[in-house]
Parts: sequence; structure tokens; C-alpha cells
Amino acid sequence: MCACGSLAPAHAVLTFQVPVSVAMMTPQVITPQQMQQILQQQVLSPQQLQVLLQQQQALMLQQQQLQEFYKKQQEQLQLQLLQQQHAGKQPKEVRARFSIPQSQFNFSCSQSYSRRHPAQQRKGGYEGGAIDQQNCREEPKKGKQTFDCSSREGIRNQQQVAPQQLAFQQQLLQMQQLQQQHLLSLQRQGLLSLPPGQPALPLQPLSQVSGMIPAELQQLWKEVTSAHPAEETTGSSHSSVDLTTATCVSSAPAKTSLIMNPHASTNGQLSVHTPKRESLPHEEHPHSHPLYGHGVCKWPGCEAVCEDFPSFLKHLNSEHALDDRSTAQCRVQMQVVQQLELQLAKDKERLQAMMTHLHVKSTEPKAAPQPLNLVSSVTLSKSAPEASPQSLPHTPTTPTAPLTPATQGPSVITTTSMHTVGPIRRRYSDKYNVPISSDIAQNQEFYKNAEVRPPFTYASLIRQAILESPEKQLTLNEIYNWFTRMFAYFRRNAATWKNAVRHNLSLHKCFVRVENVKGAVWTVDEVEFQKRRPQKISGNPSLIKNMQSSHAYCTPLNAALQASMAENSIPLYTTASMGNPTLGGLASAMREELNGAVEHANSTESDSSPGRSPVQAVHPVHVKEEPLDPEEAEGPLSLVTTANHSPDFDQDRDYEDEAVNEDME
DNA sequence: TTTACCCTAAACAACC
DNA sequence: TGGTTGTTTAGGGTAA
Repeated sequence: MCACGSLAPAHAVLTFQVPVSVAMMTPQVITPQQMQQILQQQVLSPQQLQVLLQQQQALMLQQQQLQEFYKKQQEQLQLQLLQQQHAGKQPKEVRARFSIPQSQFNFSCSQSYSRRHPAQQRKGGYEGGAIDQQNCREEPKKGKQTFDCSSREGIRNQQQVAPQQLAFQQQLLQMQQLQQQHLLSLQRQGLLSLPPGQPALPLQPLSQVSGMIPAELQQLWKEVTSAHPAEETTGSSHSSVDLTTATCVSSAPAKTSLIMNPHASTNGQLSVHTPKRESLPHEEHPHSHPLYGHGVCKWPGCEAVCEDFPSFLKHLNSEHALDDRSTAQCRVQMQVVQQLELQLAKDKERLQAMMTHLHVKSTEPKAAPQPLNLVSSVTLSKSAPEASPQSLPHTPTTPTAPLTPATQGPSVITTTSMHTVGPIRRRYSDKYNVPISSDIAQNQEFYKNAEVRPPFTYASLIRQAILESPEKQLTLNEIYNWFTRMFAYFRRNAATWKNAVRHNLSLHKCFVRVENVKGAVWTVDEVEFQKRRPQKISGNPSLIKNMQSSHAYCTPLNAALQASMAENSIPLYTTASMGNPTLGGLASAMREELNGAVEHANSTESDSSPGRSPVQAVHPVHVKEEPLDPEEAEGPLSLVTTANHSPDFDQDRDYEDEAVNEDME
């Protein structure tokens, strides 16, 4: 680390000798011990420590703001990708080139079987045209049908590559701007010094990062700068654009440089200021100061009210003069910035890896986008040898494809791993993997549009359907509707999967059939559900690893930042301390997994209204006759049922017609 | 190899 | 009578 041992004159702080490139590109992790040492080097009073504490809190806020900004960028990126995918919707013929799920062959075979069974012949609902029974018997063994892989896909890919690259490049650009913002902040504060002639952007050249040629850079630069002229002139919103102007292209005129425009970081409440800096850029805007806003001193942890700018300056000179405390605060701030830079660098690497990966893939037959969990489940399967470029799953529309954090590396989404989604047998339930609800929520559009089988067991899906319902109870038909509504995959082969649904409902103790005024409805006994497959997760490292990796796969892109922070083991502000909802949820999910069923059951139980007594409210007609465990004798803890059922199935009904129609296809 | 879990298929009965 | 719902059995695959 770059701790400056001696503290003497103001200049010693102002010209903190940290080569920016070094501080930027090779930031070092500051351990809490080191941090303590730093602080102990100073003779600080408890009050000063208190101030430091407050300052750290403020810095945490800053980090959160940074996160939000980061998230926003990632969401934008995702949106862009989505738009590109929709723009490049593949024609229908393309569907034929993808694999046909095994169950569809099963469907075909069952049809042939039905010819031998008059009782089944009555059911004709979904059966389509004539099917060659011979093929029907042979193809399923292979598990695949191969079709001609035309060049249409390649053309489509080529059309998509450019905007995709552009999107990533813009993402990269923004990240760099973010990075530069912190550097400039440091420069403004005098914490970093640069040789006089050096441009304010001692960063890695963009071309090195992105692999863009200068012409592309210039074009990008034009686009970016022309796209946000208002922001640039007003300096009102994100400073990133200004930063771009100031730093991204060193040859650009510096007139719009952020350095000359302190407005660009008017929220400078988190900046560290040293007295020397007062006379610097603020002369153009005499009453504007990064440490002064809304009549309040923005020095971290200060917030002293200053009626006017002169009084603020007076306050600044008196309260925040160069002393041990201010120096220590600067040090803390610098460490924080370094951490942020480290984090940013990591994410930049990820982005670069993503770009590199996509660029490489663009020359190969492009596979349909897949939700991460599918990919992960595929990697667990052994069906890779069956993979072929022709066996992609159906993607009638181009659904949302959540992106993977680049830490997973380009090997996560590969042309081979993406071909075997359909026929895989292995599923994972939310018992020891990512919660199904979050997965479905994250990949909702994908599942709705792509005919890929959700990587969850029927039991998990049924449970999810029931738990999603307002009353935590569904009729069989409503469960059917949920399946067809949520998953394109279940809009086919209705007989097969419906039979499976019924089979699961009857077979598993966790599904309890109760009868209310409306008729029979199905509810979930969480205790029983969690009892299934009581594997010792806590004692099986490989399982834990698998679980964690599955979480990582399923983590949406906008959690990449948090993930990277966790990976980076940022010591000063851990992700947990930042109260990040994503990681918090992940942590709680893992806790839930590790703690087993009871906690989950209790939580589910709490979902039901306290006043309700489900068992009393409904009339169980049938409880599966299996030997009761002692705990079962006490009754299901979470039999979430209610009697006052309200008809809320308009939505289902709306879809029903559509689903039926599709089933008739 | 065993075991548990999962999926698919199918028979069958009861009900609407 | 035909469709739906629910139960049960069978067989095969997968992974621990």
C-alpha cells in the first residue's frame, strides 16, 4: 500500500506520491489490521475517531451510490441486449433446427401407444398430425433429431454482433468514466498528483481495455458526447459524460474537463478536501465547492451549517485544517477510493472477459441464449457428447437471457454446453439450490418464450405455483394454467406433463389435497416438502460448492458488482455491512438451505394470516396415508390453506384459451 | 451396488 | 358418454 508515513506540510498530503496508474491498476487490498495500523499511527482523540467513524459511514453511503449507479448501467446493458435480441428475432424455420425435447418423443410414442389402447384413443386433444411410428421409436433413443443448420443463424449473429459489441463497449466506457471520476476526485482533493503536463487521464488507454481501434474509439466518443450535450452543459446529472470529455480522449479539448468543472461532482459530500485546493478550480465558480452544498459543509462526518460560502471557507480553514485528524481522514478516504478502484478494476476485467468471450463466440455458430441456471444444470449433466449445433432448444422468440458474471469465464456458456438443455434429466429443486422463485422471477421472460424445460422438478414447480397463489392453494386446473402460463415448454405435450403433475400431487406427501367450497384444492406442506431428499448439505463440501456455484450462476447480472465485492474480500466495507439486498438474500437463502426445513417452514407459516386456521377452515378429504412421523402427528406446520377462497383466476382463464390453442398445435 | 429421487407411462376408479 | 381428477404401479435414468 501507499501509506505515506510522514505527515508534514500540507503539500505532503497534497502531493501524495501515488502514481495514479499504480494506484489504479494495482490497487492493494487493505486489511482491517492495516487500516488499524494506519489509524494508530495517528494520535487521535476519541472525538476524532468518532469523526472518522462518521466519515466511514458517509463513505459507505458513497459506495452504495456507486453501486446503484453501477446497477443502473448493468440494467441498461441488459436492456440493450434484450432489445438487440428482439430486433433479431429468428424466423420460424430456425426453430426446427433446435433439438426437440425428449418428452416430445415420448409424446409421439404415447400416441402410438394410444393406438393400441382404445381407452386412450379417445383422448386426442393435443395430438398433431401423423407421426411415423418407426421414427418415433428410434429417435428417442438418440435423444436428438438433427436438422440442417442453415447459415441463417450465422447471418443473424453477424447482425447482432455489432450492436452487442457496441453495448459492451459503452458499458466499458461508462465503467471507465466511473473509475476516472474517483481519480479526478482525488486529484481535486490533492491526494494525487500528476506531472503538470500530463493529461488528467493517466488511465489505461481505452483501446487497450476494449480492444477497439482508434477509429472506433473516436466514433464511440462522438456518439457519447453527442448523446448527452445537455448534461454536459448543465453538469446537472451524471458526471460520467463530463468525465468522458475530460479524460477518455486525451486529445480532446479540455475545455469541458471535469477538472475545470466542479459542478460535475456537486455531491462532493464524500470528497476529501485540503485547504490548499480552495483556490483551484473553484475560482470559476466561487461559491461552488465539492465540500460545500446546501449551506452545509460536506466534509465527511461534519455537516456543519455554513450560511454562506465565506463562512464555509472560514469553517473549512478552522475545522478542517491540516492536522492529524484531517490527514487521517484523507487516508481513510484514499483507502476507500482504492477499494472502489480495485472493485472497479475487477469488474472491468469481467467486462473485458465478457466482451472477449462474446467476440470469440461471434465467429462460431451462436447458440440461443439461455438462463444461467439452465446452463449450470447442463454443465452438470453428462449429455455433452450428444451435443450438436443442431440440437438447440426451441426459441420461438428471443427471450431474455440473463448474463453470467464473467468470473464464470467463457467456459460457462459454450456452444457445447448450450445444446443439451432439452433432454437433460437432472433437475434441481430449490431444496438445495437457488430458490426457484427467484430463478423464475429472473428468467421469467425466458421461460415464457423459450421452449426449454425449466430445470426444476415437477414437485418444485407445483409447489411454486401453489405458493405464488394468493391463497396458497390451487386447483389442479389452476396448476395446469400456471405451468402453461409460466413456461412455454409446458404448452406442448399436455398429456404428459399433466399426468406428471397429477402423479406428483398424489405421490408426494408435501402436497395436500383439501376441499373447500370451490372444490378440491392443493396446498403445500412445507415441512414435508423440505423433508424430501434429506441430504447433508452442511457436511458435504462438494454439495455446498455446487450450491454456491448454482447461486452464482443464477445471480443476475446486476448482482455482479456485489459478487465481485464479495470475491474481492473488500475488508473495509463488507458486502454484508452494506446491507446489500441481493447478497443478503443470497446469504439468507443459503442459511435457509443449511438450516434445513424448520426455518423455512416457520417462515412459510408466518406467511399465512395468523388468524387463519387452515385445517379448520378447510375440510381435508384425503391425506396421503403414509406412516406419520412423530412430528407429523402434531400436524403440518405450514399447511397453508384457507377457506375464504376468492376467484382470482381471470388471468388464468385469459391464458387458458391461449394455452389450449397452443396445445392444439 | 444400493438407495433415493425423478420422470414417464399407463391403468383404473370416481366424479362431473 | 366423454372428460377430468386423483391414485397407484411399473420401469428406467441419475446421482450420492
